[in-house]
Amino acid sequence: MEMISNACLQRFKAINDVKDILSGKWKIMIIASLSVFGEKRYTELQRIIDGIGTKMLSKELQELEINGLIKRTVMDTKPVTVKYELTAYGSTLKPIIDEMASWGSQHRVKVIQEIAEK
Amino acid sequence: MEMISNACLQRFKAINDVKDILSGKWKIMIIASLSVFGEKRYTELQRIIDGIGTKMLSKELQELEINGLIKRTVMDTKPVTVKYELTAYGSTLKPIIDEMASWGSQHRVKVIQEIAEK
DNA sequence: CAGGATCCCTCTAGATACTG
DNA sequence: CAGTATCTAGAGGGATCCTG
Repeated sequence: MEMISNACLQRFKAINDVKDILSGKWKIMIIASLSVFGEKRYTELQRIIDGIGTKMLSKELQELEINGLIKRTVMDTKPVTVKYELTAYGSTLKPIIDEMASWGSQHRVKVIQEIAEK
Repeated sequence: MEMISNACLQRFKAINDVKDILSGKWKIMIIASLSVFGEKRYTELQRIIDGIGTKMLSKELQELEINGLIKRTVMDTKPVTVKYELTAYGSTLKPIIDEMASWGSQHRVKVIQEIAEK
């Protein structure tokens, strides 16, 4: 039986927490969008995030709100408008998003180079 | 029509690349495990990663190998043993994993505190 | 405008059994 | 030991229509 240290198990659990909180097809994009654009309304998000439908947008926004990552504000307008923004806590995800953006862009460069070499 | 800068679109694509490469229920755990333990054999990984079955372990290992993140080596033993390890390229994912582990463990502290306050 | 409700379908992942 | 093959359930997600 392999001995796995408690610190290691905690680390794995922590990583899985992040995975669960950012689960779903669109959550990372929603956070990345709000991170770049600041507060946005529902329809604006739908326009920014290419391909997302109303059902998924609503669902994932709600899940993010439940986890305290975004704040939903109903504006006093007619008709009603709703704005979404990252909470301070949601903003703490930026380092993760930034690392992903950084790695991903370098990866794109690498893939393009490999294709070019053929 | 909302104008989204090209840099922003590239950023979004890069983030989605990472999401796709790390897609699936177990990939992050596999990488995190190999990152902590170094090279490991198939059965060892299955023991370390709680709950994973042979089908998913094989499948996700293959996908990681295709993307150049891990290296698979068949050892000259009887019966055959196979070791897996991160490639140098796979190791470049560590900053992302580390950020996730860091955020996740702080998140766990926060959640526990919130429960305690009730 | 900002969603909710419904229907439908694909794809993921688990269980189990088997093999070189 | 290190997988493959097969079957299956169910979640995740899309399209469409509807509403305060």
